[in-house]
Amino acid sequence: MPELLEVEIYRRLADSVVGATVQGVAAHDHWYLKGTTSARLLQRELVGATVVGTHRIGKLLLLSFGERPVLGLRFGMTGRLIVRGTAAIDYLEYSSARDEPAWDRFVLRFADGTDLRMRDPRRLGGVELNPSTDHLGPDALTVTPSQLRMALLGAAAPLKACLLDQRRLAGVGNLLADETLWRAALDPARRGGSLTLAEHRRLHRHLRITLPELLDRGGSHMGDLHHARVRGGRCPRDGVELLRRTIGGRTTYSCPRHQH
DNA sequence: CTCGACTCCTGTTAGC
DNA sequence: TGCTAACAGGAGTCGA
Repeated sequence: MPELLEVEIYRRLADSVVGATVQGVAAHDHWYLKGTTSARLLQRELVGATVVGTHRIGKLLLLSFGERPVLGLRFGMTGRLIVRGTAAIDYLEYSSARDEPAWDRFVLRFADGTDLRMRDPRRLGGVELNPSTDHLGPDALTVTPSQLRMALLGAAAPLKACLLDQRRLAGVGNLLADETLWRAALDPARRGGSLTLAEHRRLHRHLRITLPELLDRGGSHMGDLHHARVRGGRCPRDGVELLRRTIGGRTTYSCPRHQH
């Protein structure tokens, strides 16, 4: 489940191809090309182009090529980034432990002999030229208190569903949502718009602490709650059995004792 | 407009 | 042992 932390790790790896010039594009999986993007278009726009920078908005990784179109990479839940045969992340929660070259859905080959590939067993990711970013909310790693307040203002949806909604806040996925709400002692089922000012502050503080901390530890699955996110798991803080529910369409674990 | 339900994808795993 | 069905979740669509 690449969430924004994994994608940020991918972005740092992708930074190592800045300055490289594209010699070839392998995009044989038509399903993986989104919007109006086609293999032919990718060839025409990217071959001969030089990578000048990398960016990340939420879970979307962007490669810029100067005057050429921007290349957007989405990793879905099982997509990994591999540069020069080296994966940014060896282990990916919910993905496969195996490494099958057949799962390479998209490859950029560079003139210097290096390459960048997206390896995605379940094909939930995708590649798109000039992807729209209009619908993305503020990035969760840098969100301000007022931006977070606006993201939840008047929301009737459950708090967790709001955090997962990329239009409200970009980058948070299922594991980060559970971890942050657990740390902030907030019930994921609460209406998003029901938070008090003090609770807004608490949520913001825990977001801004938790994300960099887990980035340091190596990913979304390194949270304090994570090992307890199994059926019958107990709250690492209180020792009581965690609630397992579906909220926002996702499996949700929370502590019935300290999350309100 | 908002929200929830549904759908897509396929490797892994629990259970018979 | 071998099979089936449930499960995982990011993201888009659709209908109430």
